[in-house]
Amino acid sequence: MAENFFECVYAVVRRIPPGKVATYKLIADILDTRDARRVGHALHANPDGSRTPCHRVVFSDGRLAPGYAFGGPNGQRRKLELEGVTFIDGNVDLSTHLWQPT
DNA sequence: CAAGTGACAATAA
DNA sequence: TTTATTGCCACTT
Repeated sequence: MAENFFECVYAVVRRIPPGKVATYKLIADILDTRDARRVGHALHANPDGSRTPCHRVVFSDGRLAPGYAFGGPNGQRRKLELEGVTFIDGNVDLSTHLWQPT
């Protein structure tokens, strides 16, 4: 385990393959915690997206972050679509693209 | 040190 | 089904 919780979050997020998405709750569960908020804070504290694809992390409902994330509410959706993720009514199709820890 | 805030989630109304 | 409230835990002021 990483010394910092944030590092651990980044590591998990980087583990998500293209075309897949993870939820804050899922990552929290992997890190043996129940606080999804911590995960969210970690991604927000993330230095830059080049290192950690935060755009692959969504709400448990398949909803994206409040909007001001990633330089545009549409930005994330476009990125995910480019990776092969499908959207339903503006939400990520978790039933199809939810990443499962191996 | 205490209170407030927040890229969340679950439950109640 | 949507909206409101509560809980969890860390970070900031």
